[in-house]
Amino acid sequence: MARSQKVISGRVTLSDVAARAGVSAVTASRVLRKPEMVSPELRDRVTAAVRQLAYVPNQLASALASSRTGRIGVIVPSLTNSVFNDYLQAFHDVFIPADIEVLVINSQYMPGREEKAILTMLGQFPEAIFLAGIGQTPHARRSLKQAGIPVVQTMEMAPTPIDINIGLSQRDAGYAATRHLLDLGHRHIGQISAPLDSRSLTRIDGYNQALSEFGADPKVVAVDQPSSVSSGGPLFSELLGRWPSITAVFCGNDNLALGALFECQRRGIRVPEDMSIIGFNDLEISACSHPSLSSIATPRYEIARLAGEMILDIIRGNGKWPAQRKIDLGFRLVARESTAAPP
Amino acid sequence: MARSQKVISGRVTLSDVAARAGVSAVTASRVLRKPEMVSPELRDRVTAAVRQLAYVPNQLASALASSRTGRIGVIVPSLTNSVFNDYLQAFHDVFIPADIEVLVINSQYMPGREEKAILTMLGQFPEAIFLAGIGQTPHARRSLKQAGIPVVQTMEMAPTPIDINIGLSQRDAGYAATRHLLDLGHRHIGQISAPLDSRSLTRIDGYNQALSEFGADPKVVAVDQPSSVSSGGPLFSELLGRWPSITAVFCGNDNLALGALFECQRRGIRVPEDMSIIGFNDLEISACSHPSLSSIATPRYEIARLAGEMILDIIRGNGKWPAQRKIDLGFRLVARESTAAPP
DNA sequence: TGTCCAGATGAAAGCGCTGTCAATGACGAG
DNA sequence: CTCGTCATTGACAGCGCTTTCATCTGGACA
Repeated sequence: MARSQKVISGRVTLSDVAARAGVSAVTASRVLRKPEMVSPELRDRVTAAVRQLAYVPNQLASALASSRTGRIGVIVPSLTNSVFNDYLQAFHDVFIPADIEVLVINSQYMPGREEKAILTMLGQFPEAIFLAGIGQTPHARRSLKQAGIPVVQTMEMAPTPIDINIGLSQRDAGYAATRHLLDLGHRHIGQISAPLDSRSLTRIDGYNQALSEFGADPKVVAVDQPSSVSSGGPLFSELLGRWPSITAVFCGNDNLALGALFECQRRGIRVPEDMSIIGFNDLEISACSHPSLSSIATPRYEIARLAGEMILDIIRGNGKWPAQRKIDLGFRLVARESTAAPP
Repeated sequence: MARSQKVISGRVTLSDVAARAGVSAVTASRVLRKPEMVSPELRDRVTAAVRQLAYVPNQLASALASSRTGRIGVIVPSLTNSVFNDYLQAFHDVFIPADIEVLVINSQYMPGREEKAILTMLGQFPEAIFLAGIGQTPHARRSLKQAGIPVVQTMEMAPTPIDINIGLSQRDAGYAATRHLLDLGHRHIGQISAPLDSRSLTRIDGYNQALSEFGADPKVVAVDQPSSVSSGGPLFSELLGRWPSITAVFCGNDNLALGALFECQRRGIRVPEDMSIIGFNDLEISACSHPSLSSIATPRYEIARLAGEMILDIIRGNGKWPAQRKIDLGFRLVARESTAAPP
């Protein structure tokens, strides 16, 4: 079987390189990791051999031997939701230049899957792990703590973080969006959303709270499916069907808001004259739609970048942990053309 | 240092589990991999020990010993381009249920980075590797071949594939989009794009070819930056500035098309009465914008799913390679509201 | 001329797991 | 009662690399 394994792996190993260069494996290894420790002559011989044989180091073996894997793990609830694109991009921007791999696992908005994803991820021995949200199962929390690596919960603020927590108050953000509409004079304000995670629900809490301060009634339509532009139209239609009096709508995210906007255009409802629309997240497209979309800008990229940089410091600095473990990066209300005073 | 390694890894190992269960490590290992080979009694003891100690298998060691890593690698040029969301989703849909990890590396539309990404990926010993596009460097090609694992080039058709090739003819697709406009009667047709990859360029070839068949002149505006909705407007403006006579525009992708559409709305140019717009890729949003966007539907999800399933068969079937190594999945012209006869 | 030290190199011992094969015991056939 | 067979189980040897520690140079220095 030794031979068939050879076939499966079928690769040039460090010893092959060493043999070709006429040095020991240790020296070859050193050339790759700490070249300054090797004499220029041998260094050149080894580098040449590496090139000639097209040697690719086996990270598995390397990681096993050194117990440093040079990678971090990110678990996101969705790959199709464009919100997580910026988020992932930030991790790549931070870690790739530092020669640290970014492993991504998609938990598909299911807590059970997230637990499995976390365990799988831990089996890969990442040097840190980043989670979107705070709703991990107890067993997952336990495994994460036991792993002894930095764990960062992001996107929302946790009452009792596992370790590090960087995010924003989803409740305050939901409140701010609704308050914006209230301040413009609206009193009949609908809400459409696809609350697959606790973040959406918390935003609805903020919406309810703002309304109650003004003595207005909540009018919510929600579906249990991933949000998309195409679902925004139907949701908006249902909202309008149930509460024809509404003059404004707070959408759980910009995709839904865009869908609602298109639906208005299709129905001849003028935005913002007849209907104000505010979204959430401030996607790139929201700034340039016609009319442009009011939204709550969430610092997704910044959250991930800050989280990544903190961890990079820890990895680099051999364990100097940050003083500040809980960081609220806030949000920003972006009022654009899609919101105005009610008719 | 042995102790500090223990601290870093800080984990329960298989021997710990075995000791606790009063069996040998081999038996513990078998309980996890081939439970039917172990007597029910020992099986229970081991499972209990696993649970009690919250044991997480070290995939690294496992992979090293068995030379089967249970993962595949995907290299995409961008994470922020939503085209690749569906693509990645398909791989997840195929491999996660099969308990195979999906590693994703982002090459940022840079050939140099792609080479590095490929080498890094190979160092992780994936059981197969999926590439977007066919423009790999010679050195990357060589390393890929040497790796002895299935390599799938996707999204476009390769004259000389490395191994398996599943995609569509970008040239034909570009031709079809342009031809659609020509058939509607347009003769002054612009093109805007952000050609960061060979696919965009090939589409432009198709555009040129279609125009030349009708004796029309190409009118192209391109930028060397990632495409986005927000860049669609400025690009369209520049196109219109240079060639005010155009009555239709073929956009390199739907994001740009959407940006162009919004720009038209802002300028009071009616779509499709004054200006026809056709995009590329048929993103989810294109079907529900107002007006809805004509586009070329590319089978991104299907390409990835088919590729994934073929590879799964190979992995499962221990190397039964498919007869068909080169598959063109075609594309579909989707004519919607944004294209019509010229004024 | 002898001593000592720093730098360069290699040998050996694992990292945690799995593949192989041998050992053990139970059991039915002859 | 003996032998062969099958089902279980464990010992051992790596997978390819890094870490540690020993060895070996060639001067610098007295």
